[in-house]
Order: sequence, then C-alpha cells, then structure tokens
Amino acid sequence: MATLKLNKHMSIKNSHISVDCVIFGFDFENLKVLFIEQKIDDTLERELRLALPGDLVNLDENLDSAAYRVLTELTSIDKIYLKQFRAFGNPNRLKNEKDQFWIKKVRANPDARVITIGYFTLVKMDDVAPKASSFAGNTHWVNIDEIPELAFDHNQIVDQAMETLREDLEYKQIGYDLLPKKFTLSQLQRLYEVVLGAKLDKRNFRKKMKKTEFVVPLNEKQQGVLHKPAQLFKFNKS
Amino acid sequence: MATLKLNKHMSIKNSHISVDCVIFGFDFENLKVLFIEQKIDDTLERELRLALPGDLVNLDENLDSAAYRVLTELTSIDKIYLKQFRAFGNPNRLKNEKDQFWIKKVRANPDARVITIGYFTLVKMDDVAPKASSFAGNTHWVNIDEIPELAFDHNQIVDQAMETLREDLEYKQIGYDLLPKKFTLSQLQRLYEVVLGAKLDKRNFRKKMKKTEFVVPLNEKQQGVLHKPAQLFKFNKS
DNA sequence: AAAGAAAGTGTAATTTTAACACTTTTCAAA
DNA sequence: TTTGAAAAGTGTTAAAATTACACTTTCTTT
Repeated sequence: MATLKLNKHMSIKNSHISVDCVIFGFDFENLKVLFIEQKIDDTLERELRLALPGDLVNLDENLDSAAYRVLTELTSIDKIYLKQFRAFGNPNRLKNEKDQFWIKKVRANPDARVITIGYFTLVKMDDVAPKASSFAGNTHWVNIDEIPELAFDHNQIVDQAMETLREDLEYKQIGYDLLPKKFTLSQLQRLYEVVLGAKLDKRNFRKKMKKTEFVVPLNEKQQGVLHKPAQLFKFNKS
Repeated sequence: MATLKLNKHMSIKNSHISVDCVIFGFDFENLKVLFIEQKIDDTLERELRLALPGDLVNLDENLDSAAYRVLTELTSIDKIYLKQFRAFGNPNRLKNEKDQFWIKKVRANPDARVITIGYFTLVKMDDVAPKASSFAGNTHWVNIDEIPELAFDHNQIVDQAMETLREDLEYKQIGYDLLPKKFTLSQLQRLYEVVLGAKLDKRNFRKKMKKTEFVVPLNEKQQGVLHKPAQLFKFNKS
C-alpha cells in the first residue's frame, strides 16, 4: 500500500485544480492579453516564458472565488465581468520539458495531475497597474495577434477564450469593461472590429448602436484631439 | 505531518475530478434526460434518489474521454455529439447529509473535494437501451419539466446544460442526434419547440428549414399513421 | 361516403441588413 | 487668416429576413 506524505504546501491546502485567467484589455487600438513571466530564479536557464496568471484552487475555495482572487491580487481591480469558459484536463498538459522544469521549482507536488479551469475577463487597461505577486513575476500586455509560444497549454486556453469572447460580443452585448466610462463611437467600433476580426461599416455600425438602449449619448465632447472632437457616449447598464 | 493511505481504489487510479453527463433524448413528444438511481444496497434508508450518470476521471485520462466512457458504458452508443459546458466546483457540493451517506458507501476517499465537469449530449432514444453498469443502478428517462430533486448539485448541472443546449440550437444548428435518420418537419418543429420552450409558426418554420442546406427531403413518406402521411427528411451533415 | 387528423401551402407588411461617398468640424501649422 | 490634415458625422436605396395569418389537401378509419 502506497503512502503519500503531505506537508503544509500540499493537498491539505491545495487541490489539484487550478484556475487560469485570460485578461483582455483594449488600448483603443488593439486587443491585448495580460501575461506574467514565469518566476524562475535560477542562475542559468533564464529563458523567458510567458504564461497566463493563474493559481491552484484552495481546498475550501470556490472556482469563481479562486479566479477572482488571482485577478485582484494581480490587478487590484475589484468589480469585474468574469466568465468561466472551459476546463482543460489533458493528462499531459504539464508534461513537456520546460513545463516540468518550472513546476519542479515551484510546486510542492510536481507530478500531480492538475486540471485547470479557464476564466476570461475584460478590463480597462488604464485601471490596471499589474504588479508582481505571489504567483507572478513581471507582467506584459501582448497584442492578441502577436502572442508567442506560451507555457503549458496556455495558447490553447487563450484561443478558446478568444472564441468565447467573440461569441459573447456578438450574441450578448458585452463591451463594457473594455472601455472607459466615456467613449466615442469610433472607439467602440474599433473594439468590435478587433474582437470580431472584421472591418465594419461606419454608418451601419452607428445606426445599430443608436437603436440599442445600451449606449447612450452624453452632452460632452472629446477633448485634446487634433481633429473634430467626437461626441461622447456611455454604457447604460440595465 | 498527515499521511494519507492509498489503496487500489484511490488516488493512484483516480483524480478528484469527475465528469457528469446530461444525456438528452427526444421521444417525439418531450425532451427527456437520462438519470440513474444511486446504488445504495442498504437495508434501511432505501430512499430512491436520481443522479446524473458520471464517474471519477482516471489519472491518465482526458476529460473528454472520461465523459465518453461514461456514455458508452451506460448506453452502448459510440459516435456522439458530446459537449463540455461547465465545471462545478463548489467546495460544499457534496456535503449535504444524503450525499454524504452515499459517498461514504461508494467512494474510497469520501472527504475529498471533487469538482465535476459537465458534459451534455443528444441521443436518439431508440438507439439507447441503458443498462446498469459499474456506476449505475436502474435508469430513467425523465421529462425536462418534471425533474425531481436530484442528488448533489445535479439540478444545477441540468439547468446549465439545458441553457447551453438552447443556445446551441438557436445559434449553431444541432438537432442531429435527437431524431432518427428519417424524420418529418413536424417532428423537427416539435423538437425545436420543446428545446426553445416556445411555440413556433408552422409555415415560417418550414420556410426557414427549407432554405437551410441542412435538412434535405427524401423521396419517401411516413407510414403507418392514421392521417395524411408526411414527407420524410434527413440531415445533411457537412 | 363521411369524418377525423395532421400535412402542406402563399402573401403582404415590417424589420433588418448591406452597400455606398461626401460634408462638417476642429486643430495646428504656415 | 488661410490652408491642410484628420477623423466625425450623416441618408438612401435595394435586398433579405422576419412575422402574422387560415384554408385546402391527402390519407386512414368507420
């Protein structure tokens, strides 16, 4: 009969379940995703790898709470649209050589099978000053179409998140938290374009948005631009 | 330092992750879900509780494979639309009294926290002769609007599956595997109606379906009905 | 032959979508 | 103060999709 020794870092505290957060941001130009550098404080082998922010779920913790915890620790944001979109459980998802190297440094129980639950969220980039934390080294915003090879199966997770985001934007109406309180229709259109990956017709887009109860005009204009300032709008949450 | 003893039934073989399958079927009348009776071979306490078919995921097993395994063991069906729709991980999801009673009988490690991954699938009821298996006692098809209180958090899981099914039927075009190879437009319409929970206009429905490449007419009519026999159609998979 | 039962069928009004190009407003630089 | 650059803002028409709506046909059974 095998025995398995537990210490305080191990299964008493943590399950073999993690959450990973795909944090989308928008800089009025491109859609971006927030990554962390894997912390490897080693002498050699200082190869930089990016990964999604994530952490093991505590044994007494909800999945949603864990995702929320990762998010707030990293970004100090509190309220947020946070959506679980898929579980990733390939038994070999952490088994390649580089992944193992990192895991052995960091995890108390490196051979354990860990499945992860993917969450995605939308944030205003200005609100976020990501900081190193218990699970994160430096952070980087990366354009959605310039994402390099990531640690683990994180490329797959990002792809899936992107697909879900696209569907949500099309069918439901998100868009909120990617823009500041006040925004122009051109900014909103650009957001739709980068998420949907398609160019939209300006007049038709504006026509549709104005029919929506969802976006309401303010008595205020854009300032500090070197061209005709645009009318500002806000979201009508309800 | 705590130690945890493992035997062959325990963590060497199994993770603390399970899959649960919401198997939808259609009897031309109502949408149904397949449940199993919890096996409790006890003298007293023979209270019947229904649960979703599900099982622990083996350590070397993909989530999808585990769901597939549960499905085939129970129904002997092989090919199938099988969709992961959500992870359920409330730490207390197995903690109520009745749930604990069952778990202590059956699980090697009853206190473990188990999260479950929900899958749903659509089957032709005729193809399915569910049989008792390693994890299942008797089975029951239950109308979607007559589902009693279930074991664990399975009511929540079914609700979520239903919601996802609805969206998929509306936006994508499933419907396949709920109907036999040959079917009438009225049967298809009834299926849409019970899934969407709304009455549809016959002429508009037929107009739309005929425009779809998706449903193609056969040179064949319904037989054995006591009224005008309907034209038969099939799905065009591609 | 009649009655019952569900199949099958068309039109008109409304709404939504798609395609398409020029004028206006502001700021900054000459 | 004029000029140019830059993006904002604006309407129309055609095509397609959606909705509402009721009677006739075909087959079976008695």
